[in-house]
Amino acid sequence: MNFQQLRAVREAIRRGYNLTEVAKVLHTSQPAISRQIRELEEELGVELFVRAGKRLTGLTEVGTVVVPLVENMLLDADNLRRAGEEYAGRDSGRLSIATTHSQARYALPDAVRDFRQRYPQVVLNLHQIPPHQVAEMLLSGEADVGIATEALASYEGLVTLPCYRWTHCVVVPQGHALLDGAPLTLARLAEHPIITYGSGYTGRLHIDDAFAAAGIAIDLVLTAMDADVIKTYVELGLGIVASIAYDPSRDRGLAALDAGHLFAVNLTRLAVRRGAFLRSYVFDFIETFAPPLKRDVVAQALASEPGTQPAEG
Amino acid sequence: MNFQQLRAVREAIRRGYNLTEVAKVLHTSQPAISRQIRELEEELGVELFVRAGKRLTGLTEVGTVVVPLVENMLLDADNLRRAGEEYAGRDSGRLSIATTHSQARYALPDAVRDFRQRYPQVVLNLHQIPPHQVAEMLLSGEADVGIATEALASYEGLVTLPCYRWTHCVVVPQGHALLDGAPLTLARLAEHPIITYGSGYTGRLHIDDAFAAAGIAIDLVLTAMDADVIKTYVELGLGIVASIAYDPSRDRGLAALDAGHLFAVNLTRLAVRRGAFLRSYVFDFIETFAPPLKRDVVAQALASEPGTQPAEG
DNA sequence: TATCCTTACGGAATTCGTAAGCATG
DNA sequence: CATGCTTACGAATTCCGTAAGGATA
Repeated sequence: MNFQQLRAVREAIRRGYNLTEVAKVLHTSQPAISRQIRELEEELGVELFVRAGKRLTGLTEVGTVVVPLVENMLLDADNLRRAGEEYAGRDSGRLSIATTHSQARYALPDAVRDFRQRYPQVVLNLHQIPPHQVAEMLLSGEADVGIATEALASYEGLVTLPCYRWTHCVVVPQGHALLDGAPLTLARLAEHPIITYGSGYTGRLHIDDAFAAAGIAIDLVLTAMDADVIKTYVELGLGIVASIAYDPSRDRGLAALDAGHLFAVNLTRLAVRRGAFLRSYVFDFIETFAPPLKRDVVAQALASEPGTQPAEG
Repeated sequence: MNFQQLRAVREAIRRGYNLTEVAKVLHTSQPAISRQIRELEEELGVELFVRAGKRLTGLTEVGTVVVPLVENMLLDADNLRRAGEEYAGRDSGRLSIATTHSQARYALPDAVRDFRQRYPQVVLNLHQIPPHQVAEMLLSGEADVGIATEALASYEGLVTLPCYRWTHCVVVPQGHALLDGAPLTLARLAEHPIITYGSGYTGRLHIDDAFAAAGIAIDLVLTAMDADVIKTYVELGLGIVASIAYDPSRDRGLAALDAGHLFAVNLTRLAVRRGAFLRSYVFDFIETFAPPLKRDVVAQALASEPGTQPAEG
């Protein structure tokens, strides 16, 4: 048993059982991958993959049992290497952040700029993905830090920490009827066509909940994954976006109305894989992004057992 | 990085940093071990071991950080192999039990006999060790199952399950003054020299507690680690042993008096390493030994997170 | 001086990549 | 017939064990 074999198995699953593709990713020849998988199977005495003729098509029962172990070992190997780099005092390294458009576009730029300045040698990798994929990237080790508002809690394998709270606001074109100074209500919003986030994105759930609780039906004309798109189409009606997405100087043609009293407060969370070894620059980045998350706070959460951390902060 | 290197590191720590010894244990030459350790250190860019001249003397700070990762990987590798054996339907394998004298001598024989009959191909390894070492052997992977009355709870890395409850009894030579039929009390016991288990063994704590709570001082003339020794010396006074240790047909010269009402009930526990892959014959053995511990009960406990299991059962 | 680790070197074993073969959709 | 896995084989690499060297208690 060796790590190369384990990597081949892991990558075979990730790449949909296409060994040719696996070979490319692992920078080796395809027969080598075939051999590695076959030899591991021989050593274990069991087939891990289902074969249709000569083609791999899926995992066997044993395969599904065994895969978590394989991934554990490879993640630990990564941790080991990272611990080495850390103590060797190497200033180079990787910081891979998985996050949503909202965060990447509005919340992260300052922290990223500071980080780049302080750690120029660290390769910074910003993965902009849908919220529900953030957890997966963390669990697979492809990302070191995940930041999202949705779909981060309730993973045993993740440690989740509260970053900051925010509310939605309503953006309308200049001269819109809602700018008459009268108080903003759900009923008044519902009089207009609404443009906001797709479901699962950026607090969309809280928006639906508020209207549903009030028993008000809305005319949803367009949903999008990010505030920039939403703002582009605001002339079609009114837009509901995260407050941080409105910038008076940039969005000159638009006006914003605070809607913090209409929709539930959102909590953006940061997550890391439980038990991961984090380079000290990762701790620094986290603190830059969310100052209350000091190194010892994160370290303690990281070492904690599942269930011990608070759901909210 | 490869597993041979990791094994060398683990064994170096276990063998007190004597690489010559490590080489013997791992069936290779001593220079090979030297190289493996050095190459791993080079790859990580950090020294894991403290060197006094050419001799290894301990772990560096990095070393202590890194060792848990190394052990994780090696334990997972064991799990992987075992999962393979299991699904390959091999009837051979290993069952390594770490337990105390009391259990090995009185509680386990029946279960062991049945097991041997049912799984003749499985090499059964019975480690008789002091209670406080049972947990260590489980955590290191040297033992698969631990059985003891003391010092098994409160390990995060172990899953502990209640097996059975038992009480102490008093053994005296035939014709002893205590055999007058009058009720047995702590005060009456204290009139005689007492022989019982050493501290930390077989419910000794409950014996001390009972006398201490009653404010009675006792004359402890001899302590031993096992009931056989205690019984041998009973003529020097009276012995307090586990009830299961008294066998009327074998211990003809002795009489036993139930002392269940004098000392707290003891709970013997069985433990396995959390997350370990257990062969099905291991589940069978556990159920044979403690019938309430059926396969699904154990499997569920095994997969549980720390803190979720009851302290007592 | 005995023990223990390192270095050096030749040989064994493993592992790799290329090329050819074969099955599947 | 294009894609994808396996087999075969020579080459390169890695890894090991023996033998010799040096440091420490």
